[in-house]
Amino acid sequence: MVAALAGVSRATVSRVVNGASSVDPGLTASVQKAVQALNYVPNRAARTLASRRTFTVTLLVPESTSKVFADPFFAAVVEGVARYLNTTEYMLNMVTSSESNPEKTRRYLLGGNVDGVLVVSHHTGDHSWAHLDGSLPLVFAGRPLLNSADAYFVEVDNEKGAATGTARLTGSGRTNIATIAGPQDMHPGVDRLAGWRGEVLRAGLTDALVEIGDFTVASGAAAMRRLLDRGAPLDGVFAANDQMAAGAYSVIRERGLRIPEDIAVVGFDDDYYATSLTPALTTIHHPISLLGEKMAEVLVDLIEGRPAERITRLPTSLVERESA
Amino acid sequence: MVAALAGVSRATVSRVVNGASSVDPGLTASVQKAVQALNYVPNRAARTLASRRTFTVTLLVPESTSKVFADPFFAAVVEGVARYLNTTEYMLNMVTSSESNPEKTRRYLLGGNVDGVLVVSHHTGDHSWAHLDGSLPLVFAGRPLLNSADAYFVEVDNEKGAATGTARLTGSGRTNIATIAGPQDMHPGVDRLAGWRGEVLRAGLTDALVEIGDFTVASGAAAMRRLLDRGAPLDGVFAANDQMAAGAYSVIRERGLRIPEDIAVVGFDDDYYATSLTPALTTIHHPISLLGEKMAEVLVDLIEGRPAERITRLPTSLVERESA
DNA sequence: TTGTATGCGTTATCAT
DNA sequence: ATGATAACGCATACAA
Repeated sequence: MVAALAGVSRATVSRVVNGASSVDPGLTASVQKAVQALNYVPNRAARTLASRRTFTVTLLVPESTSKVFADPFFAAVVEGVARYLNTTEYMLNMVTSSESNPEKTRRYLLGGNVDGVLVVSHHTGDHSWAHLDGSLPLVFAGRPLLNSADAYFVEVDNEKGAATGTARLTGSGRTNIATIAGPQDMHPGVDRLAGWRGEVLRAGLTDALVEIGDFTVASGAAAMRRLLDRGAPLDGVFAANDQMAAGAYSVIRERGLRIPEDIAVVGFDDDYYATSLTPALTTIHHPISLLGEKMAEVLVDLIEGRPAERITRLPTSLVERESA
Repeated sequence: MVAALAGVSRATVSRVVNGASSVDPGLTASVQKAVQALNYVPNRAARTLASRRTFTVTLLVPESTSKVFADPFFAAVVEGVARYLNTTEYMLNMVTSSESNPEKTRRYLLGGNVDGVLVVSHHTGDHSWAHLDGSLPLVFAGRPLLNSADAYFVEVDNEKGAATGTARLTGSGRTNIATIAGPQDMHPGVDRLAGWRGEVLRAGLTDALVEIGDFTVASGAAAMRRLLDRGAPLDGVFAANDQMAAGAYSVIRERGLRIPEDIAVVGFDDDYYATSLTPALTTIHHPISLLGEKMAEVLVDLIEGRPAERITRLPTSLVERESA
């Protein structure tokens, strides 16, 4: 370690570089100047070998690599993760689980090649990797219905977001508000429905107008059709995601109704559909890249032994456009 | 090295694992069985430290991280790079150059943290990193106008692609074919113009109908306007990229002309514009993810001391849609 | 607080 | 062809 030349011993240099246990200010200074002078940059491999830490975190994604990058959701998550990691000394590497046998992935992760893992299964949680927990810090995007023992999750505040979206409807005087809910076997579906219910009840309205979809455009259209076929008055609908809102749009049009005059529509996610629909969809913004950023932050905290929240809930915001 | 227990010495294990110089078949076998039994996986850090190789390649991109992931072009390149690297033992890490001082990036790259670098500056070449060459294997996406000494490039076959696109026009009997060329200070611009020229000349047509744009929609519209204002007959136009073709579309419409009846249009790149235009644009497909894949392949070849082509040209293909 | 010495898991050099 | 053994560059337990 050349820096020792310009100062004293090399254990001290290590301490200074790592900002560790108290070092004499004078020595600290001369070491730093030496570091500057020699343009010293610690060798990553040596550091890893000696400390048994890799300074690498893995982003574990389910689908095949090729699909991942084309997906705007993953792209945004990766962006957030990378943004946070850039402020640290950690590197990011991605591994797609399905490719080849999962055992290979497992061995890689457990083989001491990584300090922590970020699990991103599209929208909801594929927690088949939960068993890694305990051996390796793990942070999931979204949480599974049955909270696995002790894992860490980062998710958007689904319930509050849904309540905010619904409030947009109650607030503008709508009195017969329905919801096209998501699958009730995953948290986003359950929580968004709860958010809608809380708000309509708070406003003194009925919570009977519920139809379930599966987050696809087609299911949104089918749900809207069932809603309209009930014959009950209806002047507002909160869809649990923008895709189902898009499905609802087509049916509302099909019935000769106007948006938002006859039926106001509010969605959730603020994705591609939100802006491409006509009229543009009023929706709840889902901060995806922030999701990635927070996941990385929690993971690094975990790795460095800092305390972290078990569940981090991201704030949402209402994006007012023309449909409500 | 535990595997040594199940066999003989550890130098031998290393040789077997690395498939190096001749080892006795018998020993090879027992070592391999031991590897299986102990679920042995070589330690990356130790290997790096001893061999002075990192098994890591950097994807160097210009803009800030946040913009990179939103860009479909980069996403496709990354996808290709990742796809190839997944077949090797190399890892990918990305660094964005502009962030903070370039000196930091330079030090990182030269600090022995990386085995090679992939430079991807949007479409054309920002070769400000060419000076790294010699110290580190470098592969660029696209090549600069003045071929720097001895660097490696991977690019789409611009000239042949342009010729193919133009041939679509000459082949369908068009006789007054113009081109909206790209900037003449970068290779794609120059080569695509050359490809167009070669084909119209081959077909015995004039090569006078040229207007230059800068690859933006607005410049394409302006060029088309100038072309039409010449008053000369015109029944076909080859735009050097899809965005300029989109600009041309608007002007052609504005003049009350029909596509493709009055003027057939062919673009280049096969990007988002190609499918969203009406009528859908006939264009030359630019294999972006293949670009990434080949860049990674060339780089790894370079790193491992295998011979590689200085310039790799990717094949293009005509995508026939409705505009020509 | 600071220096010394040992070890991290592999590759590489040199004998054998 | 194979086995010792010395680096690789750093962190760290221990000693001072």
